[in-house]
Amino acid sequence: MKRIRILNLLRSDKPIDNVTIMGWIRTRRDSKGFSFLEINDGSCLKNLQVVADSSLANYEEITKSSTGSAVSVTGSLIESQGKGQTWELKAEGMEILGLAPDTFPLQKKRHGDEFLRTIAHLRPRTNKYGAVFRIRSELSFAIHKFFKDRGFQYIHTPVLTASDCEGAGELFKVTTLDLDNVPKKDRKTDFSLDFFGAATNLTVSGQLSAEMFALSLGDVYTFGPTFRAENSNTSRHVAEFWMVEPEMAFSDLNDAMDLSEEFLKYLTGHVMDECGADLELFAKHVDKNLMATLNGLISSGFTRLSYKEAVEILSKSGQNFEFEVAFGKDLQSEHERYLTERYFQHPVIIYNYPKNIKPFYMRINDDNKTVAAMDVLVPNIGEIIGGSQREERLNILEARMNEMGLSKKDYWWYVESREYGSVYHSGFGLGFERLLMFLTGITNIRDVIPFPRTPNSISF
RNA sequence: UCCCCAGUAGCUCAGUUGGCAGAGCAGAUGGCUGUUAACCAUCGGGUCCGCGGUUCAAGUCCGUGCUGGGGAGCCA
Repeated sequence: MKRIRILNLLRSDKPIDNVTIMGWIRTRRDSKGFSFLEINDGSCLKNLQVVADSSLANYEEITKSSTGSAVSVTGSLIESQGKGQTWELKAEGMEILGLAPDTFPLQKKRHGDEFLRTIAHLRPRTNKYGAVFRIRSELSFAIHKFFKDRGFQYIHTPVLTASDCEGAGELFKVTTLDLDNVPKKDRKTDFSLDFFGAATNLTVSGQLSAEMFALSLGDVYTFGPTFRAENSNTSRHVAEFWMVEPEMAFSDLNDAMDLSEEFLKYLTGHVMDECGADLELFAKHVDKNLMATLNGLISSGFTRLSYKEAVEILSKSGQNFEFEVAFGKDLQSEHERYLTERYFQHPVIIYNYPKNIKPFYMRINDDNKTVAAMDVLVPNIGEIIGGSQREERLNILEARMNEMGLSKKDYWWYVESREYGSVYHSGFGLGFERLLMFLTGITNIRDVIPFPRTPNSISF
């Protein structure tokens, strides 16, 4: 018999005869002649209460079934006689599909996040992680919907790459060479004998590729995994994470800022509309201010201020910062958090950063000191979006690459796009996991990605 | 990579001034006529992270290693 999802049964407005559910036992409570089982099938946060009575042929077996066991139950959906739930399933037949022995590590009480990370293969069976990954799925869908509704094309930029994209971070090397016997030429590894005939890495950003498609399809975006081999040991970094990168032709820095604000508001609103029950769990158990923070993002205009203005506010703040605030120095976490969490208490966009702290592809402003860059900062997370208007003027781009010691040969195709029908364009990158952290109030990035990759940790 | 904190039962954690290893939950067994993280009773369960040291005596103090976490840097 075809199973019905618990989500659909709980939404029913009338009793239904002869339905089958399949799921996992969260808890069992026995009474004389009855056993109450809470069944979860992952379709929603809520469990369905199954009432099994001693008239069932395998009642003895049922009272032995434990938390974590997989079951199939057929019966009637009826109004619950007990308090606490509207519907319950009166079992007419129940099959144990897969027993979970008493070594099953999840219990019906709360576990610590650190312990759950050691059983990442089982943690989605908990309420909290089930909710995280349902929201993650819904958020992915919302990203595609946002861009689809606005006529953007979805581009699959490559994961394997020979360019290092401006040195955005340490790279993971990809090779088929025998690591125990690496071929050498002039005492260096001879990559001409490697699979691609050149040194190859995992991508750190799809931006440069996406620009090529913006300069042909108009408005595009990428959404895929990116990799950084940084030895970062923080609650905000993983080695494999997902990034959303829209790129728009005929678009300047202001257009990029407009889109980033609209984008964040749309995604937040979408998750609030579609994931209410799951969000409630986080508002109750993870971050008591969550709903206020999310409503704040939707209702407030993002304050836009130039880097220069930001530096002035910080200098006059009277705060005792660990790191010095001065024009030409990058803003530190503590500075960003002061601005968004204390001074403005809502998201802010900082733009026109000094060129010396930004990569080569950002467009030089007329002052020749700053570039048309922007960062979106949100409370609790800090930088969630980084973007810029790209340098579309061939001679200036080449001069900048020279200045920064980058070889034109390595980026020949990128530079060539400025030679033929070059237009002004802009885009940004959004850290998908960081947005999930913002939306759920979860403070460790390892807890919003199914199987996190961090230094010394790739067990799953 | 740097700074700080932690590691005790399957899980969450207590363990005072160095002096017999503890609780709740989970598990097993039994009880209970509709339970809501059900409840009641009984029972089982320990390399106190590893190694070394101080001491009559170390879970506790010291050194060191490993693992985890928090913060910083780098960044998304």
